[in-house]
Amino acid sequence: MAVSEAAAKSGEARERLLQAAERCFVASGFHGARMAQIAKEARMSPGHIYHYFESKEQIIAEMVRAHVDEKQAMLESYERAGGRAVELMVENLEESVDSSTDPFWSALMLEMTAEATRNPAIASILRATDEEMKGRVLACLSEAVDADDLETRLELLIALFQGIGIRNILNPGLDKAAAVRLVRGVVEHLFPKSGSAAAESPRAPNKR
Amino acid sequence: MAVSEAAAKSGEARERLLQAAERCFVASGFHGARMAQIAKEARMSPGHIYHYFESKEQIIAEMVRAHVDEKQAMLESYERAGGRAVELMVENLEESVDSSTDPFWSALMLEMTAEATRNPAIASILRATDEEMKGRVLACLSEAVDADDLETRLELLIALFQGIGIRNILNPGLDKAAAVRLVRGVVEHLFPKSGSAAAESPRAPNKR
DNA sequence: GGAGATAGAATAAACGTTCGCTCTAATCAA
DNA sequence: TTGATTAGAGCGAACGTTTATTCTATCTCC
Repeated sequence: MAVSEAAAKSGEARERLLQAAERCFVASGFHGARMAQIAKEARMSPGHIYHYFESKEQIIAEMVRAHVDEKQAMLESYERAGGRAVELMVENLEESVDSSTDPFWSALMLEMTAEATRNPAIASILRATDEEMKGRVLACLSEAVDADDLETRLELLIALFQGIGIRNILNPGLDKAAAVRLVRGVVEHLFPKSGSAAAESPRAPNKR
Repeated sequence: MAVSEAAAKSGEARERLLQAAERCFVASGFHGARMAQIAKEARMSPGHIYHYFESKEQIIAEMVRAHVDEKQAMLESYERAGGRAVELMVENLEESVDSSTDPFWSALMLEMTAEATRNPAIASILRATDEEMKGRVLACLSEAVDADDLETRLELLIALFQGIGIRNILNPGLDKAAAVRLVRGVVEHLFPKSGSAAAESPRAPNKR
């Protein structure tokens, strides 16, 4: 019990540090957050941070990785749903919108994406996960949906959710209930059930 | 001609500085960009920046304001379109997607929004413009579209465009032609023509 | 020669990181 | 059961660098 107790304590401190850093990053941005601030938030000395992490950069990278891993876990329920993937999506829509509009999460996502535009290390973490997740979702959807451009359809869905998160920052008064109702319509428009008509070719029946 | 020439020269230098700052902000972020870097990019000494701006903060604010003003100008064509607003939107879709996916613009938008989550001055600039633009677009749409929750529909459209910009950062291989085609369908789904059926109540005809 | 444009050194604060130290607790020798 | 040894948690002052900003001097037209 002796050794494991120390290890547990050490692990607990490291975790506390990561969560403190996360709060600071959301409050001040990756570059605005100061090591001293993070140390204070984690209730440890600035110097001691370097027992757990080599640099601020490494804290950022590890935090990003932890979050994308967490999102991946969510995927498994869709894979189990097989051909019922779209139905599952529609059923869970309210939850999805809620998690998209969580201010903490959307601020963090924003910060991570902004960092990815200039920090190749962060970009590659984000891109790799993104690609893997998209591939797995695509595999589910291709069983359930009968439409061309399936990958682009999925892109638009992700775009919509990420966009809703951003909109909620600029306009916190967003009517979420109405949004859920309308997104449902959009999802059913983008992912028509297999065997259904009315959506194979989305070139609209208007002139030109 | 003497005074105006000097003023023009001064104005030119200020403009050059703003554009240099913009490039630096995109490359390094608001907090990552250094005054020395901006000065070098604008081909002037670091100290001279303070002839034109009181602080870095003020440069950021002014740049944000310039960009939102520019976007507002685009609005007028929609107001002139009156009841044909949706048609105009559909016709200009390719252009809209192109401008959303411009890496420079989307990175800047990302940076501005991230900054807005923690800097109240930036947040209020962004929010004020956002609200005004939304109001004006809504006025056009209410003539042309027959649907409830019109404001939320517009929110979703904006969300979709902003989201596409972000997606393009994480996945530059996005098929834009397909995206345009699909977005067209979504727009027509969200904004059914006045007098058209099939969209008054978006509660989908599925069980539960 | 005078006023604004411009440069570039100077400044002072703030930053991430390092370093030397203490303290606690576990392990081991006797 | 002790006393010595070791390992790592933890502290906080100090370091060297970098930063935004200020200051002073020079230059350029009128």
